[in-house]
Amino acid sequence: MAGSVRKIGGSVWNSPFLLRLRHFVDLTADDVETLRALIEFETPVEQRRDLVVDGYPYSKLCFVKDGMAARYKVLRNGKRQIVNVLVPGDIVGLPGSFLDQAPFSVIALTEMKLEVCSHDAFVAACYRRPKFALALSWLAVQEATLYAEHIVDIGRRTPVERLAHLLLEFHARLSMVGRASANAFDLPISQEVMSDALGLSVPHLNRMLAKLRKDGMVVAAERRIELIDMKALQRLAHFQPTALSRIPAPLQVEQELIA
Amino acid sequence: MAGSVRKIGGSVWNSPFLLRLRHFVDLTADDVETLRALIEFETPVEQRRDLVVDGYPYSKLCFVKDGMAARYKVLRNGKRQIVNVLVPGDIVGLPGSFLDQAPFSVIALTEMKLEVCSHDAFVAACYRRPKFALALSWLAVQEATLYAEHIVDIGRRTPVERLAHLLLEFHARLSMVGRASANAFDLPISQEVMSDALGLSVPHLNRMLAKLRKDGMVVAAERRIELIDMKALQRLAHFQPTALSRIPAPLQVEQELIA
DNA sequence: CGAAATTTTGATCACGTTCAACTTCAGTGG
DNA sequence: CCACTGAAGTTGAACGTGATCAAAATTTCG
Repeated sequence: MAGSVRKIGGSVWNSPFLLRLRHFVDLTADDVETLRALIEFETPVEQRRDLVVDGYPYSKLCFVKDGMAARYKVLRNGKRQIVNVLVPGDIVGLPGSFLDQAPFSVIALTEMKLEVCSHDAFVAACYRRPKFALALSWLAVQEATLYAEHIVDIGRRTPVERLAHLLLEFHARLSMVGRASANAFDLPISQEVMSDALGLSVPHLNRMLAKLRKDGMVVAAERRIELIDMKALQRLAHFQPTALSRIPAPLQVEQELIA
Repeated sequence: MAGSVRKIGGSVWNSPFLLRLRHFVDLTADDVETLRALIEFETPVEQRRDLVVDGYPYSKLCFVKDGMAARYKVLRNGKRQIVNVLVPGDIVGLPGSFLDQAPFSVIALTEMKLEVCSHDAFVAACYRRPKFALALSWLAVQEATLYAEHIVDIGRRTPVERLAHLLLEFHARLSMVGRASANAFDLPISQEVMSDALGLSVPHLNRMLAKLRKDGMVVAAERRIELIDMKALQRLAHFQPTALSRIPAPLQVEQELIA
C-alpha cells in the first residue's frame, strides 16, 4: 500500500511551490526528491478555517498547493487589515514559524490543499543543503518586496490605482505558478477581502471596481478577472514587474569572485 | 601598515550588524572573523546621497554602521512613500541585490558609515556556512514582518496610532543595537520623512505629534524622542513586540527530530 | 424556497489633505 | 553684529475624498 502511494507520488511532483522555486534556483532531481520527502503529509482545509492564530506559536511551513488564504491582523476597534493574500506556491508559516509567536493570523479564504512540512525539518535540511537555505532567503526577500509594494499601495496610491495594482500583482503571481492565462485569472475572494487588503471600505472598493469596468480596463464577474487593457492598467497603477534574480550556483559564485 | 590596520580591526568588531545577528544566532569566534572578512571596506556617506536607485541593478550588501537612511519609491504624481527607515544594523541592498533591478531607492537621511560587502561574496560564504544562509533568511523574514506591520499601520491604524506605533518600533529596533536608553532615543529625521513613512501630510503629522505631547505620552525636541508613558503608547498603538526566535543549531535540530 | 452572504447604490458627514501664512532656527555673508 | 536665506516646524481655513450608515438588489447556499 505504502509502496504504491510512494510510487504515485514519485512520478511527478507538480507542486506550485516547486514551480515557484524553479524560477530562481536550479534544482537537481535529487534536490527535488529531498524537498518532497520533507513534506510530512498533505491536507485539505475547509473555507474559513484559521490556519495560524496571531499571538500563538506556530512551527510549520505549509506550502499552498491549492486555494487562497489571507494573512491579517485585527485591531481593537475591530478593523481588519490583510497584509497579503496567499496563493498557490506561497508559504503559510512565513513569517510565523520564525518568531516565538506568530505576528499575524492566517485564514483560509477558500477550500485549500496544503503540503505540510515541519519548520525544524526544513531548517535541518538547510544545514545539509545550503542551497535550500538560500532559497528560503530568496523566498523571504520576495515576501518582503511584495509587502513593500503594498505599503506604497496603501500609503500613496489612490484607491483606483491601488485596486489596479492589486489585480496586476495577482495576475503576475498566479502566472508564476501557472494559474493565470495571458490576461485573465480566477480570483475566488469577496470584495470585503479585497477592501481589507487595500485599506478601503467595501462600498468604496466596489465603486473603484465599477470605475475600472466602466473605463474598459477590466471585466470582473463570477469571481473571475479579465484584464482588458493591460497597458492602461499598468500605467494607472505605476506597475513595474519585479524580476527576482536567480541564486548563483556555488561554482559560479567562486568563479565570478576570482574574475 | 596593512598589518596594523588588521590588528586594530581584529581587536573587537563591534558592528551593529553583529549585535543584531547575535540576537538570533550563535556565532563562534571563527564565524565572526569570517563575517568580518567579507567586508570589503568601510565608507562614509554624506547626507542626502542616493545609495540605491529604483530601477537600476545593485549588487552590494551594506551593513549600516551609523546613521539612518530611507527606502522609498516616488510615484508619477510626485508623492513619496517611505517603506522603511534603515537604522544601524540594517542592510542596504536587501531586497535590492536579490532582484535584477532594485525595486526601491535608498537615500541617506543623515551622514552615515557603511560596511560594504559584495552580494556574491556573501552568497559564496552562505554555501560554505549554511548558518549564514539561515541568518540571511532570518533577516529577510524580520524585514518582511516589519513591513507587514507597516501595512497595518497605514491601512487601519488612525494617524495618532500610527505615529505612536512608529515611535515604539524605532525604540525597539534601536534598543536591539544599543542605540536607545530605556525610554529615549535620538531620531535625526525630519517630520517630512516621518509623514512620508506614515502616509500622512506634514501638517497632519505635526498635529498628531502635538497631540502625543499634549497627552503627556512623549517629549519630542531637538530630534530626540522621550517616551514618557510607554504603557499608554503601547495601548494606543496596539503595539506587540516581535520576538524573533533563535536559529536552531544543527545538532539541536537533528535531536529534536529524533525525539 | 427561504435565509444568508455578497454586491450595488445612495446620502451624509468627518477626517485628513491642501494651500497658505507665519515662526523658529541654523547657517552665511554683508 | 545683524540682515539675509533656506529648511524645518507650526498653525489656520477651506475643500474634497472616502468612511459611514442605510437600504436595495443580487447571488449563493442550505
